[in-house]
Amino acid sequence: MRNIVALYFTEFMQKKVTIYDLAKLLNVSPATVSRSLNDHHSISKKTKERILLAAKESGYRTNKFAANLSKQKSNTIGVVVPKLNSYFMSTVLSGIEKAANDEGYNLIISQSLESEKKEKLNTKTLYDSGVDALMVSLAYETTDYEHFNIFTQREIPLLFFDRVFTLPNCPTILIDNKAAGFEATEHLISQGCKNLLHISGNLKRNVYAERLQGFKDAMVKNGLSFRSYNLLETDLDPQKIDVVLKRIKKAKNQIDGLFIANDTMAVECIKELKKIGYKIPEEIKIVGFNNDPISEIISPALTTIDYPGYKLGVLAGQSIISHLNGTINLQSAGSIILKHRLITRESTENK
Amino acid sequence: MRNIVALYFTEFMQKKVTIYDLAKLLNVSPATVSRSLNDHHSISKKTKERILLAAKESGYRTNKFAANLSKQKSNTIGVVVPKLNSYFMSTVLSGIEKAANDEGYNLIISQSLESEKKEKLNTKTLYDSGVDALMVSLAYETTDYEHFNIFTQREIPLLFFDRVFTLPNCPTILIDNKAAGFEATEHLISQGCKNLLHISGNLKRNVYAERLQGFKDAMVKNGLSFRSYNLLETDLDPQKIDVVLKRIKKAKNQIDGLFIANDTMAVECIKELKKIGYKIPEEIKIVGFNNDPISEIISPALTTIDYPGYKLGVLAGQSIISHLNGTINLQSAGSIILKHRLITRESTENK
DNA sequence: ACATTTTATGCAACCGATTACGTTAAATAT
DNA sequence: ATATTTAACGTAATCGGTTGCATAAAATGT
Repeated sequence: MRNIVALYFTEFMQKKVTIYDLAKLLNVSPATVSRSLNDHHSISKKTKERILLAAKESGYRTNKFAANLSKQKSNTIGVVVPKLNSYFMSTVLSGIEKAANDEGYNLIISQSLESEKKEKLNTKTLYDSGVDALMVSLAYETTDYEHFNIFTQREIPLLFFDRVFTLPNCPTILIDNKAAGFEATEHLISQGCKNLLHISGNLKRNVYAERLQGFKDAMVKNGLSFRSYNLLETDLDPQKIDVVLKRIKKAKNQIDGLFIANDTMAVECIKELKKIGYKIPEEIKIVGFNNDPISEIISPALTTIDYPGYKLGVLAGQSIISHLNGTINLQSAGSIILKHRLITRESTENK
Repeated sequence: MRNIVALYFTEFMQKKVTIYDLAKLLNVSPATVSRSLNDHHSISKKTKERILLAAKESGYRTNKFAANLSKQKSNTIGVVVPKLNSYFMSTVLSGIEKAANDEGYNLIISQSLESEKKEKLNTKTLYDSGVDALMVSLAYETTDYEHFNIFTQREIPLLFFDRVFTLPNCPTILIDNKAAGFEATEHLISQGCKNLLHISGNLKRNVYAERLQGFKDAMVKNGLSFRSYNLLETDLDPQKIDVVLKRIKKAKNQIDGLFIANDTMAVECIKELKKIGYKIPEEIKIVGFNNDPISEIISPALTTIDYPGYKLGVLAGQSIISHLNGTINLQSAGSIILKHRLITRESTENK
């Protein structure tokens, strides 16, 4: 057998082997070959083995294009994220990739770069590419969600993570941002802060809106009233740190507690505040968000909220795949909330 | 016109529209529809417009599976990286994605997690998925390169970046690691260091081997002889920092200059050395590699080599795409070397 | 020994686009 | 007025699997 097959398909043969080639070689029909390769029950063990052997020896590889066309399924999951290159996001993606890879799924990743327009384009492209499911973390700008309609209409599973939006039948995976914001803020208060400022991201996004809500709730609960000067909405771009500094410098009552919506920005703040002579934590205490590696490196080390990105990624990947496999029904899941954790470090220590 | 089409394909229509549907509707052949959609010259402007309009109004979208099968091309580029979640790699990927997206290509990204086995699997999967080109940064473990043969045999463009391997007709994109290692080391020497230690990564990988070579060359050129105790080969896992510390503590001649193959490890070193009382830069000067954000945050700030990851990604993406488009011929390119830059900071200052 | 079910396989119609080749009618050439 | 291009479109094969239905052979039942 080996000889015949080897003779027929030499190692240096350029042309691809198809099921028709195998069928001809083994005197069976293409259907039988296809069924054997897919381990269909109605093929005898004997011929199955013959075919599998020949397939292996000939270096046969199924043509995904053809299989996809016929099955209308691509074994591919699309992902749209705002930016690939942030610690948090790359960690999440790493988790998603792990889950997808373990289950034999491919991942098509694209970034919106915080632009609604690009998000729409990417979403369409992924639809056209025939992804079996789509996972999205929304761009800053996005206010309109029609580009997701094709997916819901055609019943292609759609899942939001971190920066989510509630659409009917679209599960979401994230942490309880409100609770996290609450804890962060109460921690500041418990350390003696009276004049708080929250540096928020774009409030159109749930994550920032909810962190703010937690911030407000904690203030109110502790007898501090929330005023507009307790909030600064930004796009969290470290380049634009000046706006933040100006706000801090010009505050009527010297600000003594900062809750910043992500670590990158918080670290930048620490750096700049130190430069202009602020003592941290003595004069200002700071809490960040995400637990990026830099938060531990900066001096003083940054108190922050641990957001389990890798876990989120793995879970998100597994969820959507088990939904595709019919194992679980995501629609009914609604949303999955991961555990977060306040990590206290030097930046909020009482000395 | 609008009415007819709208009537025919209502917005809520579930079934997908094909060129056959359009053909029937407009009383033309499917071929004409296909040609119109692809702006073929041999179709009159009038019918082209009719068809394009109907296509738009019916919400027609070309079925990529079918198009791919017929054209034997997927408009997709595969990427295999060791790990998604490192600052450097996610920055590179961001650049690749940018380039790919701008040219209408999709990106399938997978991670080998430093395992040769996984790298092989991923490579095969990407081949099966019919990627038009493959971009690879090698895993630590990889010593065998047969899994890339299918690509070279079938003339699917293959490009290595950063962790490269020289295969015939496979271009590479990276920096001059030897020169960078040389500069880093000479900088240490110029700052007065006499007893150097290089913490290297896996020497099977070009990047580490070449950095080491630069290290050696700089020593020799400056009258220091290179001995085995000047080198510690590691897997650059910050968890295993103890091995490094032990080596430093037990050195016969107190080490006064460290060249570490990446910033993550270098930062970990600074942290730990500070803990056990070493003064940096007074007693030990340290140079890292990559210019990760943490390198600027750590105190003392880390002298390092700037590796332009984003640029590398964009360039790599553009190169392979213009090769696919036939604009340039990559085979002849051989390799592209990006400029690096030594950034001196506190960790090597002379006080 | 004959009827019925089971097992194993083949036939042929899809999936939806692309494209070489053929055809017709109109435009241009001689 | 006839020959020759050219423009515009149609026919049908092709890309390589998948799968419902048909069929023949083998196994089981009565």
